[in-house]
Amino acid sequence: MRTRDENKRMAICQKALKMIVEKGFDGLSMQKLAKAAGVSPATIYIYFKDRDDLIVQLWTEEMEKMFSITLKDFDPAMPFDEGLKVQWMNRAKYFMDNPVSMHFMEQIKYSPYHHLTIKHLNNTFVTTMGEFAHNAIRNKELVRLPLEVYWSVAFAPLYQLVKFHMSGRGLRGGAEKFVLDEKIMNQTLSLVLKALKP
Amino acid sequence: MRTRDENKRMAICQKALKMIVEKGFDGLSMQKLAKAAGVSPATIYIYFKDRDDLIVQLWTEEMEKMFSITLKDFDPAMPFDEGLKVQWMNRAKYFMDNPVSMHFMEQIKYSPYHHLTIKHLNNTFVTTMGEFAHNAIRNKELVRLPLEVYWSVAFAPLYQLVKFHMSGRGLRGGAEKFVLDEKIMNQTLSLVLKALKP
DNA sequence: AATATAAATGAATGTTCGTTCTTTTATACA
DNA sequence: TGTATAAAAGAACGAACATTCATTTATATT
Repeated sequence: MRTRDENKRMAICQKALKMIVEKGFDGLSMQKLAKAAGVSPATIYIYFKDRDDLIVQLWTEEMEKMFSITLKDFDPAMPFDEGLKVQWMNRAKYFMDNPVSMHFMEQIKYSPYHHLTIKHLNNTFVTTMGEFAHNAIRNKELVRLPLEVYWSVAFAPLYQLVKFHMSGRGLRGGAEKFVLDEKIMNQTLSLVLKALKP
Repeated sequence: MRTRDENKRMAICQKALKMIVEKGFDGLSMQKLAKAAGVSPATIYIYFKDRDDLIVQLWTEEMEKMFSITLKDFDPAMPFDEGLKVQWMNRAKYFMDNPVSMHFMEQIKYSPYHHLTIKHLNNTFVTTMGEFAHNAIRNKELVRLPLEVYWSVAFAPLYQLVKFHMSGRGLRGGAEKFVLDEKIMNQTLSLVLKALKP
């Protein structure tokens, strides 16, 4: 018997991501995707049950990549300053290296597919992050806060900076471009730490 | 001659918003929209040039409502603490009162329609916000920062809190619901102020 | 080398899409 | 009250959609 060609699957996934990010979910047509990936439409249905399954699988894979890179060199028992810095650097690196992936995940977040994803969500990540915050509170390195408040103050600014960087155009009027470099990251991180320390 | 029926236009807009938020841009079918709004498909094309024009007009109107509510009782010459609090309260109120509108605007932000919108963007709002920040820096009420860093620290946490509130499910595991009340708003705002004050 | 099996295909399915056409209906103004 | 005019309607258009079907092709195993 013939075996599956993992290159075909990869081509399909890669082109699908590209199409969704460039043209929205509207723009993901199975026939156009087939053409872009160099396969027959029917071939897509060998690897994916249907259009929705393709999207969910895409999301799952991108999410897992993101998680594993984010947790690199991280340990929830780390001192708070150090752990938060590792998190910031890992996340920033992931998003800067994978702009298409980030765009896709943001797109999913406000689409009807969001409902499909929350069931499949990997719990380890959220648990690890919670553990980290609780440790920090216990060690008096972090003010006592609802987890959502902590998360909002600790990470939302980073995500916003990355989005400014990606969009090219920050808040300046003209041609001036906002570039998220290490200096600005450290500057912002120190503000966030100032807010969160007891 | 017959005059335009503003109620028809309103019905079309309202149902279109609802469809987009519930089913995504995919889900906005002109024929289904016509049925939902109780008009003929052809009638939509009296008020809107085409599907894209409808979406852009929707966005423009929602954006203008949002701007005007956000700037209520606000003056860029205000003391920093006070001005930031007014901004937080206005924005939070707008988003809590108009969840569909917020969802729609977030959806646009990561869609191909984003390109259509940036040209039509009202500059007054961004200018006013910039003026506010510069005043605060001049009066030594705010650390000297790139505008994007300020924006990320000052507002991104609020947006994230609102999103937790809307999604119903914060970071807790089970049935426990995160509710963004005034106490939590004030608590978070004071953290942000701590970060931003010189 | 023969065979069994699943991958891979291109054409075809019926459906739904955005938009327009022709006709009818309502109303501002003469 | 009659007339001009634009709103409103419903049916109709070809195009594009997701998916499947019948057939061919490649390959792991015998």
